[in-house]
Amino acid sequence: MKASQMYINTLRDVPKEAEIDSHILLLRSGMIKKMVSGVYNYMPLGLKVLKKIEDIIREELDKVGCEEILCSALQPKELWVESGRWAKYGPELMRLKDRHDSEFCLGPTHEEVFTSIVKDYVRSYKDLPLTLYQIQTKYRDEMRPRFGLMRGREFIMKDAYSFDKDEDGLNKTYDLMYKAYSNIFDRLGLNYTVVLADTGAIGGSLSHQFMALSNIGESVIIYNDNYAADQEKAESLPEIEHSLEDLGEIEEVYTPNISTIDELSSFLNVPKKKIVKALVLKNYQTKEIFVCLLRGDRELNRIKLVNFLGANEFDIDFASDEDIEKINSNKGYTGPLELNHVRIFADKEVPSIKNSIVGSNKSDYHLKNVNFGRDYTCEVLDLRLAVKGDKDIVKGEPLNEERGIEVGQIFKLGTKYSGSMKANYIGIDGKEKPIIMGCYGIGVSRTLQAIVEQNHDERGIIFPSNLAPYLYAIVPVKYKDEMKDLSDQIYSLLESKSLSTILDDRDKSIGQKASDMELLGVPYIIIVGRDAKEGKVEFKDRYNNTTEIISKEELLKRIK
RNA sequence: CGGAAAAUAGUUCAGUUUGGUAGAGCGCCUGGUUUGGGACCAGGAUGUCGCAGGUUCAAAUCCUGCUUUUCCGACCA
Repeated sequence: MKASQMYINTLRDVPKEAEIDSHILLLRSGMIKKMVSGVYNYMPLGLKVLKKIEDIIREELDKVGCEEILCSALQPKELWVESGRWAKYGPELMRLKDRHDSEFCLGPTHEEVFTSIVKDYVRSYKDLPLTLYQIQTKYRDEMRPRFGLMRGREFIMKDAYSFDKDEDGLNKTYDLMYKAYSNIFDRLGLNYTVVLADTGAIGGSLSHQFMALSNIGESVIIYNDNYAADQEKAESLPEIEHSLEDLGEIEEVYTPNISTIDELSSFLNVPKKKIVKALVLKNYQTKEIFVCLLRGDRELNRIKLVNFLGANEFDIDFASDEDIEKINSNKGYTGPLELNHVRIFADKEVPSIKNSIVGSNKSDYHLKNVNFGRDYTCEVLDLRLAVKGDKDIVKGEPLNEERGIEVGQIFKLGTKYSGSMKANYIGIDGKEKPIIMGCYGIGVSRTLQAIVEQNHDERGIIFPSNLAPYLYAIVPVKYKDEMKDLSDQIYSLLESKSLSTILDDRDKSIGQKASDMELLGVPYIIIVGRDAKEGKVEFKDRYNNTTEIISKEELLKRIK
């Protein structure tokens, strides 16, 4: 295509809304344009790339027997009430009313819709298995939209839902989808890793996330050769203290205005590992209050607590100062002894801490030599956030930490939706059974940004050749005389081979034209300049950052 | 939703402290000179200074309220 006819809206300045490279480049290249916070319009070049990503996804899913449909983003409240998620999903669900005051939501995901479609269709085990998917715009009223397409309030997602007659079938489908996802992300050229994941609001028994590795990623991956999980999910071996220390008598120590672990550790000159941290949390739905005990140097993994309680994630939060007083404690001085009306949980590491320091529940005092079992006891479970340096639960080897962008996630749902929505089938034994489901998402627009994040340099985007909006750009230094002739020749040759090409015929300086093509992510740039008389051009390869002067014939050989 | 910052031309920003004619670079238009990395010269167009109130002879500037945006935390594809 000729550049003079194209929408090429490149920006020289960095738009002030953007912070990270991929966001800046997507805006500067004119691929996307923001409408309001977290909502973007896709401009021609951006849409081209997006479509290429979508096509790869379609090809790989179709290959494993999925079929594409397209559902409405607008969903009636009734479906969500049926699955129980109208109440459970929280403020992130974009809710709206029509003129009759009927309630709707804009779908953040489509388990309900797909389940209701399939429930109408499937009568017998002979109709199963079945996997349907769609590529569609989703909505989520994010608290904080961020980083452009990375976390928008509107985003494009591929969501697939599988329907099987039994666990065995689900396992097979899940494995197929796992493989299809690997093929997709391989073909997209992403540097990614697959991790075990929490099932979150969607629910289910097993889940993997596909993470594009990047230091701007919002997820933390805990991994080594034996184990890889999202930090929310990650388990590690508890560090058990094997000390021969004798148990001391409980002693009160005066610790005025010392309410954090850091202060306490230096004030008493004891390692943080000797201190038991007590966090007071509340389920704001049920008004229940919990105290979580952790070793002083550890962080609480709230997801683990939420999952154990079977609560809604957004209902669990730190308790207020008044709540803390209600359980007979004092902010900054909470400890496991003499608490009222509260469930206490200890992380697995806590019982082995000998002669620990704990809060006394009254201001300005802590207790020394407090021992689990002798002085108090409570439910023990895995509550701590796994971090780098912990030992994995498979072979006990040290774990690493890395950041990742979550581009895909697959879930074994089981009967979570088919159960509540009564999506049943008649089995071979004539009995009615719930369909066994799986669901599989890919954040398509986010993936676009992840690709940009992983494929750029200081000059611009360097798209993989199968994703580039255009593979070649012909940039005449001046679009006239022999430069024009040679450019036109090369252009029609490339076009005749169906190689996507931009001919930059704009009346702009060479610097501007070349910079634009580099910014847009065109991998091969052919500059037609002073050597045009001899039929030679400059061939620039953005992948290995080389430029060569070659003849037209040599060029044709290269492009095959 | 907590904490912080910001909102002025298409865009990036100055001007606000100390109230008094609306500014610059880039971009855009016209003409010319240029043409190997966002070139130069001359001329030109472009504003609800986020919105609404208030103070004042006078408000981009001071006061109040609101809205929007960005960043940091808590949430997720």
